[in-house]
Amino acid sequence: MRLFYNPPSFAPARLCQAASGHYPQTGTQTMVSTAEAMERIRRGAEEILLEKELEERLASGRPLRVKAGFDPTAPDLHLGHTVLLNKLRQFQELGHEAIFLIGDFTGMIGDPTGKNTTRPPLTRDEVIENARTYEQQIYKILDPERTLVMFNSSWMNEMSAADLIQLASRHTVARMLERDDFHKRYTSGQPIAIHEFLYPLVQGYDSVALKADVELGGTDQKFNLLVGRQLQEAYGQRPQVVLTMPILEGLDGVQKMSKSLGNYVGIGEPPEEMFGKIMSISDELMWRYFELLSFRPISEIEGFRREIAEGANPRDIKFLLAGEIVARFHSADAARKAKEAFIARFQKGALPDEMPEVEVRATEGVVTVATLLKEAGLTRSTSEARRMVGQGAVRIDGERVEDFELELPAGGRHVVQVGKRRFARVTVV
RNA sequence: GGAGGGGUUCCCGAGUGGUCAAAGGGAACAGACUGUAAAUCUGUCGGCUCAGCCUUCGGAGGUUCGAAUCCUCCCCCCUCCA
Repeated sequence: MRLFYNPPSFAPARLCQAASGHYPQTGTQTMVSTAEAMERIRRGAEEILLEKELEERLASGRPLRVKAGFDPTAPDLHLGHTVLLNKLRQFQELGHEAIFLIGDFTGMIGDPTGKNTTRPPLTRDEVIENARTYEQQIYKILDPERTLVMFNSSWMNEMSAADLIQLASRHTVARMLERDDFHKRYTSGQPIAIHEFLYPLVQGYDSVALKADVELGGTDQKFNLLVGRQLQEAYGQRPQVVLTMPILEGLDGVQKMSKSLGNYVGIGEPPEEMFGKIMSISDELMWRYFELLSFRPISEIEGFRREIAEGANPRDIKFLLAGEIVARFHSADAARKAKEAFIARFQKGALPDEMPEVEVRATEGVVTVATLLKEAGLTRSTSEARRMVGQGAVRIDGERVEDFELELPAGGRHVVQVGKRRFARVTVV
């Protein structure tokens, strides 16, 4: 792996010692025909602009520089991010070079997200810290030997105000407003700060600085990616090929997967959590996940569809998906155990192996159930605790509790359960 | 700079003096059912020492027996004009 990280005012960072060797060597790096390469690259892709240009570059036999940009503020990757990483990996398997670009400079601008939130700028230490976290995570998918991790601050910090204005002169307000979210916000009366217009320009300029052959992004990035093409041309380069990938829906199956919406599966999550979350997706959404997250051949996935049509239980197919994902980020063994735990807990109603140990203080020798639940952190408030008891959600040592004023004496130790997922071993002191 | 519109509970959004802890939808949570933490149905959804009390409707004052609703000032957002 080669790592470029030398923005002028940063201390020399040594990020290289991060994971190496975790890369699963499933990729066959044999020479494949341009036609076959195109076929593989097309899989799952939303759009390739322009396919013909990509074909030409692939045919040249030269390793291509494939860029994908990532936000420095969100180092906790989730499955949504891996859609792009999977595609990068695919390019690597075909012999090309992945550029994992961390938009630390761009992070100071804050991507126009459709919400008028202004992000607080990150400190340099935070950026470095986040970059390290990225590195620990991405090599579960990417090949470290063919990955360049770069920071756009390294060239953007060099840029003068005059240079920036020069850059800004390459684009017009009208064209900026073509971007869907700008357009929507503008027409619906939402604010757009001027600095937000700079984001696509800077991102586009990154492609110029990197001489990117291909840039990958979500469909929501299409506009920015195309600005890159335009700017490369304006700076006398051959415009990059743009490849967009669909945005992965979150666990709700409706909104995109994101941490802030809480509908995500983090790739650093424990096996059981990951397994359970994937099992919670709807049967319908499962196919989408297979398409974008599984490394299984399309033909195999089609086979699953047939099996279900012939009466197989969708749950069992979902087990395969959950198992594959858990195995990728943990291990095959962890996946097997997670599945067993899932069956024990949700099909057979067993208690989890591990649950938090909590002490709750009794006043005058006793504590009421409502207070206990709140103090043990199982409910947010005593009001909620009362409601939960009212709804029959609370069990103590397996017995359903009917009365929230039930008093428990000090000295007892109980397994307390709220719903099917919240547990604690509570000692009354 | 001028004119106008607007800021409501996690989100969207109704509410224009008491019947408002505030409609409706979404999200979330719980129960039932099940083939799964799918789907479906039902319920809950500010807090508390909980048949009562306290805090909330951009902020600060004020009017009133009583304000999310009226008045004053301030902050923020948007539209049109310049």
